[in-house]
Amino acid sequence: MRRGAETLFFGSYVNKIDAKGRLATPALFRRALDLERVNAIYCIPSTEEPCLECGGVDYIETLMASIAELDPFSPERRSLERTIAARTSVVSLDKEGRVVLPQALREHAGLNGEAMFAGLGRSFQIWNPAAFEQVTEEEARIAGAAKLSLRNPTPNGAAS
Amino acid sequence: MRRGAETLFFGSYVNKIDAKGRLATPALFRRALDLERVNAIYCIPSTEEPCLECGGVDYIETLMASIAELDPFSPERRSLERTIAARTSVVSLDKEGRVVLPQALREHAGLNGEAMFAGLGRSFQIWNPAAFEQVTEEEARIAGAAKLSLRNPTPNGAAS
DNA sequence: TGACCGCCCATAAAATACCATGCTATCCCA
DNA sequence: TGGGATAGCATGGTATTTTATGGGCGGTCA
Repeated sequence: MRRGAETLFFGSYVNKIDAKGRLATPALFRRALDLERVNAIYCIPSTEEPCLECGGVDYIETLMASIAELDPFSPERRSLERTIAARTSVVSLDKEGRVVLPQALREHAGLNGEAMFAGLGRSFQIWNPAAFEQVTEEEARIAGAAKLSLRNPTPNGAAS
Repeated sequence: MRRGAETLFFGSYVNKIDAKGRLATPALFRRALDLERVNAIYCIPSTEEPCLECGGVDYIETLMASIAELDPFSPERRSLERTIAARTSVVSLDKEGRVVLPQALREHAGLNGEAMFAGLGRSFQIWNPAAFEQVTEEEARIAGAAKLSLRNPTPNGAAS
């Protein structure tokens, strides 16, 4: 599996949504995606926030793999499958790297003229830029505190 | 065996049932199905809910394989074989990718004018859209709690 | 005879592929 | 160092294909 830093999502970018609802994926994110394998991104409306949780094939496969470890007929597994798999949109990219987000997703994130891509490492989010701005100060405060509890990773946990 | 994310069922779609009882399978689901091998979907009326558990050949094969691992003469195996194998309908697709669900299945899921396909990863369900909507809020609550207990999959559990 | 089933074709709308433009930042060579 | 060529990228418009959905027709089985 491709697991170097070049496969991670960093930075944030604001792009326009045109009349046809098309939205360019930032070039850096496109390189982090394994588009050779599946020319699409997987978007899940966040249950906590007005944004979309997104990633490439590896992201969704990792997610589904964790669900698959649960007992086949447990209610937890059932619920997760329904709230994750059933709510996930597979959005394919055109030759220029643009996606068309389904109506439901655009509404969930409150997107109109433009959208913000925010890198989260292994995944990224899509926000209404204004809404993102709003949660940013709070976030920065929490992150500032969390940084203090970070430790160096253990050697065998490092990327291979 | 085909086992990537491109063979999984994601998203949910509502399609109409026409006067002849025909129902179009979502295009994305058709691609996830191995229709080359068997041009059909396998439908099992759920014992817990008013919906149909569906999948392609690999789905039913996996299911039968896990039953086959049980003790040959155990009552559990007997019951499972009867409730699953006997109640499974093999529904073939026409050239446009439509299926005609048997009367009994339509009644079990309470389908009339339209039907909702809900992707669950390795399988999918068919619901009356209104009924699905109803169970969704409850689901979201359970899933919210379950998500917190999700861990990164173990290395050997990861997709290859 | 009539309900049903498998097959064929038709169509409108929506999704997607294809082609074009202008901008910006970078590179290269004088 | 400066200025022109160049490559990458976001963005805009047009053409082509998919897809969901509709209906028709002959055969089959009860």
